[in-house]
Amino acid sequence: MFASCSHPALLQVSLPPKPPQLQLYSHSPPLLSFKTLSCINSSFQAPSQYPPSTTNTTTTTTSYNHLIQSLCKQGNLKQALHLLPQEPKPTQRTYEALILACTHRNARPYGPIVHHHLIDNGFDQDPFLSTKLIDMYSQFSSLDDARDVFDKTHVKTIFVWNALLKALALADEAEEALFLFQEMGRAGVPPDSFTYSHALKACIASSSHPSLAFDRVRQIHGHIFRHGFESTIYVATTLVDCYAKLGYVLYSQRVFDRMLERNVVSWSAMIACYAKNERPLDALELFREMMLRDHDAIPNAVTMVSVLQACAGLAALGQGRLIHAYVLRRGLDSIIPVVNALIAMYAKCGSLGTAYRVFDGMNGRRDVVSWNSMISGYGIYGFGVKAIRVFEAMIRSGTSPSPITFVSVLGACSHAGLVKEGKRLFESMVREHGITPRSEHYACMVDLLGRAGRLHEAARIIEGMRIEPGPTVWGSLLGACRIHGHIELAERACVRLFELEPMNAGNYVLLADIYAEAKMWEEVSRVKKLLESRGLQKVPGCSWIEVKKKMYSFVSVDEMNPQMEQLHALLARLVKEMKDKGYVPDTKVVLYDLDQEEKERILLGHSEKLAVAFGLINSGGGEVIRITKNLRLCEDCHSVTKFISKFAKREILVRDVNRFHHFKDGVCSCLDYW
DNA sequence: CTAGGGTTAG
Repeated sequence: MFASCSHPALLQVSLPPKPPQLQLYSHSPPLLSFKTLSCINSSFQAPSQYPPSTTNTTTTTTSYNHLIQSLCKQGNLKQALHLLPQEPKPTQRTYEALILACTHRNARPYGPIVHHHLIDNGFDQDPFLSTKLIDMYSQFSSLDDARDVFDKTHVKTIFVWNALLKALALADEAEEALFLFQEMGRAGVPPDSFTYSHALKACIASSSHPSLAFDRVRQIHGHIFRHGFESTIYVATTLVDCYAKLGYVLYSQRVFDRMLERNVVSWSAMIACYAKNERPLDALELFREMMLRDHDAIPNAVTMVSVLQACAGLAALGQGRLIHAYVLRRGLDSIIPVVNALIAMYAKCGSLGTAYRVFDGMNGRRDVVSWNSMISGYGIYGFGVKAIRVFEAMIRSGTSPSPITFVSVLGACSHAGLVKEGKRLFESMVREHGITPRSEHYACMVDLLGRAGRLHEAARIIEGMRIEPGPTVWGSLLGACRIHGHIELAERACVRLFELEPMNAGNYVLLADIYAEAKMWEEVSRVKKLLESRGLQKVPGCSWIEVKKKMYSFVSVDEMNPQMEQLHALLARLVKEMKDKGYVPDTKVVLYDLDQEEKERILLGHSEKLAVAFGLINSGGGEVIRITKNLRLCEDCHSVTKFISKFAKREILVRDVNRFHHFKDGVCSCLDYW
């Protein structure tokens, strides 16, 4: 029925210049009556605030207005505007429909027309319409117009204030928004839960300096607490989200725990908080708790996206599959972000084939993110050429690439050592796709060149940057220095890194690594002291493996693991066998100045080797052993795993922080380039 | 009559 509604004869009448359309309508018998049209329009509401005086015209006014509203709902703005009659007058509802249609369809050119029309008809002081207008201009990102509407509305209801506050917060105008918030206080308008939500969002907008953002959130939080809004579900949820986005998991937790009442959104916000802040296990546990304890909170698409993200973080393929089944059962697979999250989950859980099948199944319903997910999927497996093919298919399909597309495809080139292709893509990003390179893109290029050993070329890229190089750029350079043992450039990178992110322990460790490899032990201990003096410590290596839907994790020194002795024995046996075949332990990765034997012992305790041994013992012969590690794979573990894959005739798939290593028959898919 | 949670990269 709705489909036929775009074809009724009366709507097909083409519009001559300034025609008496109204006449046309009343003279040609309509296929669909006004009444029918109104009924189709689900949110039909009765007019009106300004009823015409005579009963005779009432029908006409109402009918015209209904028709305009219906047209708006269908997005036929042009025709709706043509219908705006001089007499009888449009009502508040009519304008509301028109403004909403402009906002919703992002119809920039029509907005001001409606606005002027409404002013001409004396609605310029209507606070309700002002609210909608502010929303509309905010959608068009014309903040000046939004502010203008605000200024000219004399009777400022709280809605009007909140609308402008929201507009400023959405536009990342933190200072302006917070100023408005204070202004509200001065004007004696008591904030409501909307006000607080928007003000909190505005604080996040100032996250160019995260500690400033945090201070602001805390200040508003205090305000909220004092005015008794902390347990208001919307406000509390926003607080949880704000602290989560700034990385303060404990603060989110505290607000969440104190909530008197929760709904799906609050649960989802907390789950997302864990998923985003590297606490995937907590995310899954909270999801379980929600399912068990709160039967009124039915997980929706948004919830599932975070849950899938958590599965991806853990590389929990078994869990991920269960969640996928649930998604299908609930019909949530019609929601594109959910499907995108599925693609990413399968790719990160070591099931690239399934990721591709899901992607393939989207056929025609893909958005940029779907493409990006698939590209980065191929990238982390080292399939650079395939990633480029997908990128090209994306362009052919008419989807315009986003900045993230290039981070993904350049990353893929980098993992695969495709220097020439990477350079070409970087060029095309700027020239053909008009994307200004950001720090991340330079970081990709530095990584691409640096990994390939072209360190000076990489350094020149940094020198040629027209924006301030972010920590990722220097980090890439440092990483390359680690691979190729370049002390001077590493020191240069660290000067900047220690200043830009003094609390990132990884940088200190990398530098110490580089010194250790050059046997510069004094420098090693100097860096270690610096690390400790800042209250930091080396992130311990950790590896985990999923066996029969349960997770087993390993760290190098672990007296709690009942199988430890067995694991060590197995490894010792394997290593002995490997030494006979020419394996030489790569002790340069040990950061201490110890004797050879001691170093070898430390090497054997690396968590990844333990996980491999555990996998060998506890999984069936035909299965692929899938292991995940929180750091980069060390050279020694890499060569040992190659040996094991051959001796034990087992495929081993290891995901480290950056990418996958697929070991088979003594060879790794990265071809020792990583 | 407005509002709170989400997808891709590093």
